[in-house]
Amino acid sequence: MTSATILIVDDETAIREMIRVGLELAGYECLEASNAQDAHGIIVDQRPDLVLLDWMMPGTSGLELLRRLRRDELTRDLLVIMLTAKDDEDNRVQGLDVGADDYITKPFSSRELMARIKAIMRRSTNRDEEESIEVAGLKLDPSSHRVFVDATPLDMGPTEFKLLKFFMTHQERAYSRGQLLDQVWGTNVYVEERTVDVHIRRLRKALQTELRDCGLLIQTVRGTGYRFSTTGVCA
Amino acid sequence: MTSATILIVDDETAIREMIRVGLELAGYECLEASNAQDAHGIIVDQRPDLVLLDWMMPGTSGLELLRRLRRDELTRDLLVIMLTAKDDEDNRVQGLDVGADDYITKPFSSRELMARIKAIMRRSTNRDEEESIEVAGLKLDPSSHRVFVDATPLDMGPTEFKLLKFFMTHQERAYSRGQLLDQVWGTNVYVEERTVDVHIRRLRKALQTELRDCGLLIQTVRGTGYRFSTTGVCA
DNA sequence: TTAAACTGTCATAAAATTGTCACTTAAAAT
DNA sequence: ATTTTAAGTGACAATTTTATGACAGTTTAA
Repeated sequence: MTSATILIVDDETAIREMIRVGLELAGYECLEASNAQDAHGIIVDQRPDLVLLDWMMPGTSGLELLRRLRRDELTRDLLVIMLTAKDDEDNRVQGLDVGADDYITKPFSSRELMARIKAIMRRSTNRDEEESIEVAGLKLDPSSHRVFVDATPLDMGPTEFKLLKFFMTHQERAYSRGQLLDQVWGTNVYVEERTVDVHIRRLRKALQTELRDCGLLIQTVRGTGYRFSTTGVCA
Repeated sequence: MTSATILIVDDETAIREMIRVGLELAGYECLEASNAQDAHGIIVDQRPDLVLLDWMMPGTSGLELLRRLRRDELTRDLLVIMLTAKDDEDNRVQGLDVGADDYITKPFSSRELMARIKAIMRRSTNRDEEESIEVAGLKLDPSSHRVFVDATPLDMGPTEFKLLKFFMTHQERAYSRGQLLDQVWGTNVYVEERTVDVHIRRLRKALQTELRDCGLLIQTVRGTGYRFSTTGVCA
């Protein structure tokens, strides 16, 4: 496996050092930048595989840099993990919307950081599989972000879409509410497990066309969670 | 669900109390320690599921204790959430690499603490993949949490599922009701032994398809208990 | 800015599961 | 053949776990 290159952007030298040591130990190649300007140059020039970007920095903020990266066609798909301080937490949602692939709150453990990096990279490796998935007469098209049953588009919210996508790519297996939260909502999002039930309901409702109102696709696994299965669907 | 045990380590009694009340209200069992020495003893002795560890304490610091825990094979995987005060934040770089599973900065809301605990615990419950077991035309698949006879899924309750799973992994041997209670229901659960009979019946019923109504799989061992056996099945 | 769309939580209704009984049936023991 | 003891069953009420509808706070789009 070709070792990935990671750019660390943080104005605090100590933090950069700490992270770098850990990453290099784990076999990653590291680049560093202490401000957004340098970072941008390095990104364009060296094309790292992933950027660890501090939220707060003197001058151009990490947030601003992220926005710029996402605007540019060349850097749009760059993986970015935002490093936020506790105080910034309120803004994290905003950060994700701008398009960070993940964020991690300082202070964090190297364990956690490593786990996130691996998770993100793994996810991106499969990014080519953005072909539409088709299961049980259901077609999910990631690029257009829509779901069809036969030719008619179904209407559902973003969360339901993500949930369905996860289910369609992980069929025939039971997942606990906790696992679904991790997989669909993302790690480090604190949401009640019961919320999953509600979205399951919304998804079931959305999938329920006049024709196919057999709600058997998303099955309840009592005491455990839910399962997406085509077995036993529509007699 | 078995409630988890959490050890609270903080030198301030008031804080421990506050946390304990909240956790117990949420159904967790709590242990307390006011210093690192005691904490270590309790950890080794009682093996809590998670430790809330104050960073700053007189004597051995929480940081030092965490280091020690991570060094020891027996406590390496223990979940630890560090409680840090605002003032400690300067030192956080030091702690980044010690390997706490999460950090939370004082003062924090009980809601936040609860959320983190839940998140951490569910993430750690990464049960490894279990192979599906197949016996006598019966297939039990742990990952999908289902049982099939040929290709048709069988319907049964959680307890019956656990019972069947136990039997399928412990064939050809007689178990007393008491042993079954221990193995399937879990130790220290007060349930009448005769209850086993009822669940055995329910399981037998569930396994009884139109085709295979030979209830010989689960055999009665008079005066002793039950046995799962493939010998003498379906004449 | 307003209206429409989403989200996460609750409270409450609905279902499914559980442990026990009381009673029947089957197997040993007398 | 009777009596005794163990196991099989159907019925229940209590308890758990899910399903749902309603809401209030937010975000998004027009």
